[in-house]
Parts: sequence; structure tokens; C-alpha cells
Amino acid sequence: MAKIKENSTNNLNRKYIITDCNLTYSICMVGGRWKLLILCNLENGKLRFGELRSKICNITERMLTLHLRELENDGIVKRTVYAEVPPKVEYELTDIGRELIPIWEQLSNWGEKHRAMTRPE
Amino acid sequence: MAKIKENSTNNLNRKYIITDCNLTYSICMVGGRWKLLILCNLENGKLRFGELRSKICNITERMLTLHLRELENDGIVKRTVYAEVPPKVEYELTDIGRELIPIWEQLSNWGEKHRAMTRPE
DNA sequence: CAGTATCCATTAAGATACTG
DNA sequence: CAGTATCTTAATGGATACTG
Repeated sequence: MAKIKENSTNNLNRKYIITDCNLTYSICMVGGRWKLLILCNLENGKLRFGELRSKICNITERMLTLHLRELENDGIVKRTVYAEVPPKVEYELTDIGRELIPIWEQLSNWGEKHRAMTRPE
Repeated sequence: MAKIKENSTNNLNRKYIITDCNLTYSICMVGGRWKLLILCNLENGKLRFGELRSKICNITERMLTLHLRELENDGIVKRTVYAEVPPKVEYELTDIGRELIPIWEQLSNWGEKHRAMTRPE
């Protein structure tokens, strides 16, 4: 029943990390409304903050920032700040982040198939 | 930007179905705190309500009921009621539900690896 | 046994304005 | 451009009691 980052603020999905279940751990790391969506947009290379925002329909700057910070803290995304004016920041997948690629690909394929089965046009 | 089941009550994760993204669709179907956990406990066959409850640490009856209903409505889980006293209800994966097995297996393996990397004992 | 119903607490998400 | 800060709303989760 051990939890991590207890009582932290602005920490998404952290309350239910129970260290004896790997699936729960993973859901904590990449579950939720936005994370896989952010990650899959980074599949083909680096993107800037604004590029991510415009690619991910309906995400607010606040949500994008919060989730990117978490993904960065968890070593799934790498953030690079360029010392330029105006500022330029790029995000990319880390090696462990890239290992998730087959997961969102399969999940996406499953969704397409499930939708075709249950919600035919 | 089309949504489904708008304004429904007690419908988890339904607000953000945008029909032109399969990944978002899948996340809606099996995302969230509990669904994959419920499903992976059904991987090896049928289970009764009480068995699921005791296998899934910390889940309340209410949450288990709500999520099982959704999974049933979405054709991912099959519910069988036996006409007995006391009541007996069994849950099992459907075919489309079984197609998710590799996803939680991979996700679980990823979690184990990620944890070993970032949180060594 | 397998749930419902009710009420309440916590958390995630969204809108908007502002800044280095 | 890439964020913060603040406030508000919506969604999720939990406790407890009760029932066919």
C-alpha cells in the first residue's frame, strides 16, 4: 500500500501508486486524459510547445504544461531549452518513452476496430 | 469535435470522445483509474463480483459496479446472471476484450522496467 | 451475494488573464 | 514563444447505509 509523492500538489495521478502492481504503476505514469496523446504526437521527432498545443485538439496550455512536466520528471520525455529570444523549447521522447510506441499503436488499432464493431456508420 | 453520450450521468470518461482520433477513443473506453486493472484480472477466466472486489486492492463496490457496467455496455466484458439464491453473477472478457490482453501485458512489462530504471531499490 | 442510494471529499480540467 | 497564476467548474472517488 505504499504511495509515492504523497501530499504533493499539482501532481496528476500520483495518489494511487501501489508499488506491488506494475500495471497500476504504468497507468499512473501514462494514464489519464492526455499523456498518451501527447506522447504519440512526439513519435516522429521533436516538437515545440506551441506545435504540441496545436496538434492536440482541445488541450489547454495549463494541462499541456502540467503533463509535460510530469512526463519529464518521470523520464519519459526530454525537454530542451534553447537560449534564444523569443524562447524556444523542444520536447522529445526518451528511450524509455519510445518503448511505449507499440502500446499506443496497438491501442489505436484496437480503438478503430472496436469502433467499427460497435458504432458502424 | 463530435461527442457521444453527452450530458449522460454516471458515465465515466465519456465527455471527451472526439470521433476522429482512435487513440482518444480507446483511452475513453479503457482509460481511467480502474478499467485495465479490472480487465487484466479477468484474463484467466470468469470471476464473480466479490472475487473481483477482493482481487483489486482498494476498489470500492461503487467504482467496481460503475466500471463493470460501462465495460459491459461497451462490449468489452460479458455479464452472466445465474438465477440462484443467493445471487451469482459472473464476468468474463468478450472477444474484443481479449484483444486488449497484449496491451496490458506490455504496459505491465514497461512499468516494471521503468520502475527498475527510475526507482531502484 | 451483488449490488443501489445518498451524500460528501478530492482531483482533474477549463477559462481567462498575465509575464519574462 | 512558452509558459504562470488564479479562479471556477466538472469529474471522479469514497463512506456509509441499505436491499432483493
